[in-house]
Amino acid sequence: MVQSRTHTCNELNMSHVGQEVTLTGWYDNMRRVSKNLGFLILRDFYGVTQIVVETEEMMQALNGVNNESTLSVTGLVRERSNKNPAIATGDVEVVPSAIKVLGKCIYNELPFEISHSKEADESARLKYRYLDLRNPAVKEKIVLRSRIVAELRKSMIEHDFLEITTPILTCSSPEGARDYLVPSRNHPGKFYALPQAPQQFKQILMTAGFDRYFQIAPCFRDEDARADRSPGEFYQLDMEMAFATQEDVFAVIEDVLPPVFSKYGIYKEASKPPFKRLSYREAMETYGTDKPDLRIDLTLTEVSDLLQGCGFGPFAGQTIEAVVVTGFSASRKVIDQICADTEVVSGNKAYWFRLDEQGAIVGGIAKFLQDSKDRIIETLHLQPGDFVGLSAGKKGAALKTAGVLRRFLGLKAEGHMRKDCYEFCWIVDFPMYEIGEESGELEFCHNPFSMPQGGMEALNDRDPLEILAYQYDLVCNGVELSSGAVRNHDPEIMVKAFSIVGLPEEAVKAKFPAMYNAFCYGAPPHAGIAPGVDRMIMLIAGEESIREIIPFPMDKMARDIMMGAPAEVDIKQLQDVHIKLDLPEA
RNA sequence: GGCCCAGUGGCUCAGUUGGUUAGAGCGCCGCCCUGUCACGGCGGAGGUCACGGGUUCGAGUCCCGUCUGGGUCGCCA
Repeated sequence: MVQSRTHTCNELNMSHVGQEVTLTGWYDNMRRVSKNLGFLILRDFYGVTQIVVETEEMMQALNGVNNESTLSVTGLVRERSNKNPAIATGDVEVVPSAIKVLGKCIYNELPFEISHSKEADESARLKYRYLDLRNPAVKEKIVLRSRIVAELRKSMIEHDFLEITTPILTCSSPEGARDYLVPSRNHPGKFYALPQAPQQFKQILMTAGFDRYFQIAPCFRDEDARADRSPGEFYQLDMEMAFATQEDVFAVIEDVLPPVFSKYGIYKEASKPPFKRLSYREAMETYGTDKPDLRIDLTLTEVSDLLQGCGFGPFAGQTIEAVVVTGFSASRKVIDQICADTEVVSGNKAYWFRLDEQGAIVGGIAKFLQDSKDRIIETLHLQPGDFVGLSAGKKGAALKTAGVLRRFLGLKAEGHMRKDCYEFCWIVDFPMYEIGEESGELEFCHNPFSMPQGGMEALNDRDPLEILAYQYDLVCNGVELSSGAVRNHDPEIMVKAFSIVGLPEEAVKAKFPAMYNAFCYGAPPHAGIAPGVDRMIMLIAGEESIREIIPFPMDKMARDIMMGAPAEVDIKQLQDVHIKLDLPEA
């Protein structure tokens, strides 16, 4: 039997000198200095310890043992003659009397080098995730994730929230994304769905009398991936409060999130309550997006009247938005790159000009602007050295493009962005309804669960497009962390809200029967929110890819290439659940 | 589904205007080295330049198509 370890690989120091210890861990590396002198680095979860191999016998014990095998090393702790202040155990080393191989690594070459796995091909990393995670720099993010989730949970409990789990096998919830379906064995032809969010359950919990609910909730959506959106599954810090208003929800979030961000984040500064609030409309018109990065001090100015008639073709008859950047004198190359990046992200072209040191309009589309030079300079308050980025198109597209351009300019221009903090803000007053771009008809703008501002009166008396909802988004550094709302808990108002988009009472009952019925038995007004846990961890860890902070991430196509999911199943399993395959021809 | 970028030893990359035998670092194997810590030195193995077609006297390099991966738009209320 192997002796169990007496210490971890991050523990030994001068106080242990002279003791016999047993360490276990992975064979990280061996620096062979001569035939009978070598320095073996043993690595475990906690750190590394140097084992000095200086006898023929111990050299023999390591003969033919590959890197990344697991070992048990027993020996005496000795003070080093050359200390290494860079590691915690750098004052000492272990002189082994016994080395045992616990688990062989049978390969002498790995798919990638553990210590550089972050630069390796991502498919290889995902396939050999257990090797990737041995890299301390990779493992650290998963440890961080655990700490953050623990802290969030602790804080929610301190705020008198009760953690309650809700079903994973349930009905399709009308969130709008595609569902993952699970066939039923006992009910031929019927399916469970994995929840896109615990939305209905948490609202029903409110109706059942629970006052403050939360859950680190797994959510499942069959939608395509993005750099900041893992396909398939993700987690939300889901919460809901009874007899609560928007203000109550804001107060909890403003209390719970910033301490976690400043404690674990790459930036130590996070917004203090109250967070800045912007109406949806204000955000769109000032920043060109409903998730503005407020660390950037640039804003949009509409200049349609000023530039529509300047003779530049793409401006004719369009909405034109300008982003003025004071004192920005980048090279042509940098500017071209910004415009190109903007076009890739927004799908629309960006234009520019600048005022040179003599006060002349130069560069980009300058030749179209000479006639109205004075008005342009006056309207935009331009000084020599200022740069102006422009976008044009239908109003929505022009704003969106300018919003993207604003972000790239903020990132590149000196002095227009604070890069060392977490800047939270609330986007409030979303419209209840909008005209759908494809259908051309009136639709819910965000979600049908929200309470319209003004309640029944507003629904009865006002132009639907003017009605705002108690609907809010939480944004941090340009990342949308969450949507939330004061819910519509009144069946009558709900029926009215649906009738405005042409859906009859039966449709409401059919879409969420349980919730509708529950609300007919006396529901409390309630409100909630569900910040994305993965996105928060990304921000806190300063990672660009969401896969870095997920223990076992799926690839872009929602495959787990380590486990081989999704996979074919046995014909018997299909028969059990009454499924016959009808596959597209290969 | 559209668009953009990429694909060269196990890993990360270089490869000029199309021109001899495709290079480097890391890793691996062997030898040397008694205090290394990114150890060092010498030597070696390892390549269908993603795949298919085309242009050319000649293609890693140019063109077309396919595949794979990433990003993005759609989608995600």
